[in-house]
Amino acid sequence: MNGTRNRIVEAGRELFARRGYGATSLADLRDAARVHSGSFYHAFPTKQALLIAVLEHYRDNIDDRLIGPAWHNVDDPVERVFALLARYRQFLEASALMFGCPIGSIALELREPDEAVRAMLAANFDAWIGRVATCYEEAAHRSGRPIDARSLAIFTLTTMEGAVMLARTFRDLAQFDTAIDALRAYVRQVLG
Amino acid sequence: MNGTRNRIVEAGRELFARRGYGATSLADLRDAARVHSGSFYHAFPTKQALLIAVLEHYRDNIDDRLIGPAWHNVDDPVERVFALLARYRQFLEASALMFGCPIGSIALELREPDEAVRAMLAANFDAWIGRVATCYEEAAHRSGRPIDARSLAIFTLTTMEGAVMLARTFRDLAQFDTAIDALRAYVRQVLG
DNA sequence: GTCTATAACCCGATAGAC
DNA sequence: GTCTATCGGGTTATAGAC
Repeated sequence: MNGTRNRIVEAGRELFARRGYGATSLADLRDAARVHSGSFYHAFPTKQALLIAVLEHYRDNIDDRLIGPAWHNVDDPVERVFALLARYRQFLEASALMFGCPIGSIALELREPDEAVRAMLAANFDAWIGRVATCYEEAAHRSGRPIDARSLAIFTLTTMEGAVMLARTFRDLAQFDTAIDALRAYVRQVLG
Repeated sequence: MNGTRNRIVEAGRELFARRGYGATSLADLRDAARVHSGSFYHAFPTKQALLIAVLEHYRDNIDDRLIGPAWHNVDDPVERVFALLARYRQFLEASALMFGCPIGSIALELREPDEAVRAMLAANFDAWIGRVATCYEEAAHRSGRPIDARSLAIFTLTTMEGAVMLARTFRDLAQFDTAIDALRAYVRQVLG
């Protein structure tokens, strides 16, 4: 049944984000999804196949789960970028500074990932960069100056991921805010 | 003997950076350090104690192993910052875009690290930020404008760590260069 | 498609002789 | 301080009944 597969993906999404891929055992996944071993291996040939399905889920639902909520009631394109970053701040805060971006955490956890896994991680980053680049393009139109929206979006993602890393490691949201403030100053300069 | 302990720390430094902490087994460490189980547990009570020793080693040797080589023949303080970042670019290149910053990778791998481990990760970041902040302070003196050197150093570290993450995930150094170029433009603005 | 049982292996850590 | 042997339990994955 599809409900079974969905419950397993949901369990993977939750547990891989909270504990990491390697630290999550099949027993953990079976318990969280309330399925038995046979059902798991009926739905997925390996644990890694589940990881890929989880990453596909993130990519396919980036608008519904991440972008849409962040941009609710925010119309200015530059403010949308920082509303998205504020969302990660909320994730950090809500988890007592333990979890920020699940994609970034898995990306650094897996040192030599299978190509299929790496490609799905990159696909998630690509989708994120694309949404943010669109914001900058819209803002560039208003300011009249030509800008490299995609490069600015890449820089925005690197800042967010680095800021999450430092905030988690220092257990201090101030590190996150310092980085985001600097990014805001830079964006203001580029778009001004 | 101290040689044994040093060989184990060296093996930990190498393997934790290349495979990650969780993915490195005691058998891997024993083989790499050419010691047997009894010797390992004579030197370290647990695997985690070795991780802490490895992180202490990184912190205690940051000048000899990282900062000093990067700044060889570089005198301008701002160029020193970017010479340090270029060093990470070399690490990425030399490892076929697999490994960038071992501290950052371990920081994100461990979701709920023991406080002693987290503190040593933070101590490494602190040392890094301190060296870079000193560069910016020296540059600020020349430009005559008051700047927040420490905040700029934090932003520099977030950029480097994020840039390493993206370059690894996309298997593309261009992602790294894009982020560093943007940082350079921002630093020029702040110090100009 | 779901269940139970288990194979085959690897893990961190320990015991105790030397 | 170093050696061998091993404990107890975890791991991913499979077999085969229902």
